[in-house]
Amino acid sequence: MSGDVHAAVAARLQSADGRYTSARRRLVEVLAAAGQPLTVGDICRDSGLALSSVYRNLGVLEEAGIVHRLAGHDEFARFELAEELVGHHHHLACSSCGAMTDVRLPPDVEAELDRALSRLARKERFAIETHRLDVVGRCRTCASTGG
Amino acid sequence: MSGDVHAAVAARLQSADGRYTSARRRLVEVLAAAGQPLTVGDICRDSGLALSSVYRNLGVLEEAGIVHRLAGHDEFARFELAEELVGHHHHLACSSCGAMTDVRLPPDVEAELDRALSRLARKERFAIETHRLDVVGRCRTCASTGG
DNA sequence: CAACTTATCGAGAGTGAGTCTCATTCTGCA
DNA sequence: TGCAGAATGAGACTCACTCTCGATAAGTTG
Ligand SMILES: [Mn+2]
Ligand SMILES: [Mn+2]
Ligand SMILES: [Zn+2]
Ligand SMILES: [Zn+2]
Repeated sequence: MSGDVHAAVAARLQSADGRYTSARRRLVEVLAAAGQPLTVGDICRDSGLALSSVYRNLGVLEEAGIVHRLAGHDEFARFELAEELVGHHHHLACSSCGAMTDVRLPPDVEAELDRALSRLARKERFAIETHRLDVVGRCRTCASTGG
Repeated sequence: MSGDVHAAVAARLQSADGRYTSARRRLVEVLAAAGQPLTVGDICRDSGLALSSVYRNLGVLEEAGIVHRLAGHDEFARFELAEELVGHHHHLACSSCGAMTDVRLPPDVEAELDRALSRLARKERFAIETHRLDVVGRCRTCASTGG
C-alpha cells in the first residue's frame, strides 16, 4: 500500500538482480493489504495470478528477504511480508481453522525475552538469528462457534 | 527409558481405546531416547518399523496426546513426546540443517511471558491453549563448518 | 520503428512427503 | 483352541509444491 513499502521492495529486488514486475507488485500489494499470513490459495484468488507464477515469485521475493514463509498448524504454508518491512511481531495461531493473526508484545517483555534467549544461545554456542513465538489456541470465531 | 513414561503412555492410550502394542512402545522408546524432535526418516531407521506403520501410529499417539507433531525449518515434519510427558520447553531451530534441540527458559522469564500472553489473548478474545517459541539460527556444527 | 537479447509468464507435467487400502498377522478372551 | 476385533505393512494414491519449456513482455541498440 504505502509507497514506502514499494520503494523498499524495489531496492531489495534490484540488489538481488530482479525486476519489480507487475506480478511481483501485485503479490506485495495483496500481502500488505491482508496484514496477516496468507495461504497460496488466498494469494491466487486475491491476485488473479497463475499458481506457478505465485509460487515462483514468492520464491524470488523470499530469496530477496521481502517475503517470509511460515508453517501453520494445517497442511498449508503461509506467506507474509518480512519483518524488515513490517516490523517484528508474533502470531495468534488458531488450532482449529489454522488462521494466523499478527500480534505484538509489549516492548519491555520483548526486550527481556531477547536477553534471556541471548544468554541461552551463548551457553549452547548457538548463533541466534531471530525468534518465532506463536500463541496457539482458538480464534475468536472458532471459540464462539465451537468449530 | 523410565517406566514412568511408559505407564503414563499406557494410561493415556487406554482412555483413548487404543492398545500399547510393541510398535507403539518402540516409537515412544525411540522418541524418548532421542530427547529432541525426530523426522520420520530418523524414526524409521531407529525403530525398524514400516513407513506406513510409523505414520499411522504417530497419528494414534498424537491423537492420544502422547506425541506432538511440529514443523521444522525444512520440508520434513518432526515428532517429539508431548509436553504433558516431558515438560514444557522450547527449541533451538537451525536454519541451515533443520536440526532442533530442546531448551528451557528460566522459570521467571517463562512466567512473565505467560502473563503477557494472557493479557494479550484476553484483549483479542483468543482462547489460549499454549505457546510455541523457536529460537532460529545456526546450530553449533553449522556455525563452525559454515554449512 | 525493426531486430535482437534477456527475463518473466503460465499451462501442464513431475516430485515426493504423507495418507489410504486391504489382505495378512497379531492379540485378547472365552 | 477358536473366534472377533485390532494392528501390521507393502503398495497404490493424494495433493501441495516444484520444474519444464514454449510463449510473451520488456529493455537495448542502431
Ligand atoms: Mn505476521
Ligand atoms: Mn522438544
Ligand atoms: Zn479459528
Ligand atoms: Zn545446523
